[in-house]
Amino acid sequence: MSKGLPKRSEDYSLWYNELVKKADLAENSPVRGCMVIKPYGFSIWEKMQAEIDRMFKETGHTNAYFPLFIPKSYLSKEADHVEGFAKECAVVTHYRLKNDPDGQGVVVDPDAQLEEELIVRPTSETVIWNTYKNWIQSYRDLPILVNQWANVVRWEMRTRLFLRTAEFLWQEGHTAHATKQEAIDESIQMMNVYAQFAEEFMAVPVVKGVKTESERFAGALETYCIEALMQDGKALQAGTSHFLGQNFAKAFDVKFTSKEGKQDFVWGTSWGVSTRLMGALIMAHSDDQGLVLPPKLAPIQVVIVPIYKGEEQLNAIRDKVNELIKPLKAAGITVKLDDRDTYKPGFKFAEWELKGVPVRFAIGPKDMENNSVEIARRDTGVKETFSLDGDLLTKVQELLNDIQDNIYKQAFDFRAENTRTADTYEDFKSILENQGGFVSAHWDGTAETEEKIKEETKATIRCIPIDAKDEEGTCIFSGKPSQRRVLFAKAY
RNA sequence: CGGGGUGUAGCGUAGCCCGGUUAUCGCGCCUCGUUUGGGACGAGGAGGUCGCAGGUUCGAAUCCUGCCACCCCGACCA
Repeated sequence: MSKGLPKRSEDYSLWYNELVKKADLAENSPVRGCMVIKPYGFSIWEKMQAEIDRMFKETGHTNAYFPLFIPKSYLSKEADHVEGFAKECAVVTHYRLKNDPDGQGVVVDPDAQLEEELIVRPTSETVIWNTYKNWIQSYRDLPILVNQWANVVRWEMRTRLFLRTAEFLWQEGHTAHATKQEAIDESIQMMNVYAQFAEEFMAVPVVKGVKTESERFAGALETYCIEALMQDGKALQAGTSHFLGQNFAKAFDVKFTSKEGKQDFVWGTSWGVSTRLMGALIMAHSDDQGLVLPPKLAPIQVVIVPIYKGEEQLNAIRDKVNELIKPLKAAGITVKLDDRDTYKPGFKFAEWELKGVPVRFAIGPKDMENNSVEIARRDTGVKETFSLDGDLLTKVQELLNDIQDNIYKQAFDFRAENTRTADTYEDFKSILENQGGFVSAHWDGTAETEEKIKEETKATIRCIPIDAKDEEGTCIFSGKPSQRRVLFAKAY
């Protein structure tokens, strides 16, 4: 473990990359654009998954699994969909290798070409709707509320650990409904689930909104999203939920007979969040010392560093610690005693700070004598000596709750300070150039204006916020009338 | 896929322009000892097809040609 992390203020992007690697979250793999998620990073992802999955189950969804491969012809059945994804698909053309006749190693066996090529799924709407066709005949078969946890592949040109990788892990929900309204309600519900997860567990405040037509999911009629603001002032799309209308039902001929005996196409939704959430989590809270994890997602909530000379002292501390942590463990708090003899306390402090553990105890001879423990919190760095005559469990629970609330508040305040309104194009450009963050501005509603603004400023419309109030105004770019403000930002 | 750059030990690097003993230094790693309340210190040790292939030369990390990989800037993007 090498010392030190680059400073956020000097090179944010380098800071992020180094943090991901040094905190043992993930590293680059031998495969271009694909990452290895390391055990510590994966255990954070698992905690996210557990909560999200629980929320899905609570809203009536069940998990299933569909194949990794999609026949090429399926992808082309929905016109917008194929256009959106074609350029980033990995394709399987052969099913066998053979020894290279001209040398060493193996080559593709030309005799083993697939009759129909298979696409490695970039998303699963097509296989799933093809399957739903067989599952749905009657209104009695609806709704179908299915989610899958899976990996997908999108052959991106430029990749960054967690934020954009060629292969990533995610969940994708795919639901089918008898009515339009029910499908719309479902997609809004799932956006709300994502927002709730982001805010309550990740401690990341998000803006709920809808995408403009040009940012909409390929094949959707409406894309609902949650947008978060990172510490460098760039926005990150953290989750999307799509109202698909009857597009995929029509493409895959999925019809049902209603109560009244009429045939109609099924209404659909799909929604997903990915390992990109890890990127959001890292960039929302962490500092120059390393990761700062919200207690609700931290794989280790309390780490204990013993300070001792010799085996005898260590054993005494160990006994003391085992007694101390019983009630904590019983209350479901994850505690780790770092009794590695090969590292000194200072090293351990730095390492656990780098890894973002919310609460740290240090117990040494002085504490043993005074029946106390030193408690340090990761978010503020504040240390205090706590007398063990007090109730340690209550203390720790309060501390964990307080840290969770505090980092949310910090992120919330940061976003508030970095959300500005612009009424002229000059102001707009100046804010983006000098300050970054979200810019709330009037837009005339055309894709042309959106595109030109993007070309000139690199900022895109992140969303039309759900809670945007009606407000008469004029587009900052074209001067045409506008009914409400939309949210612009430079984005990841 | 366009424009630029870089490949030397697990990581980061010096040497390359101007060819010449045993390829430099730091971190990390291993052993022993002393240490342990904020990233310890000393001594010893291991580790290299100098990206790959070919060429020039008495001699190539260094010069030439080709290839490969990665990084940065564009275009594309959950």
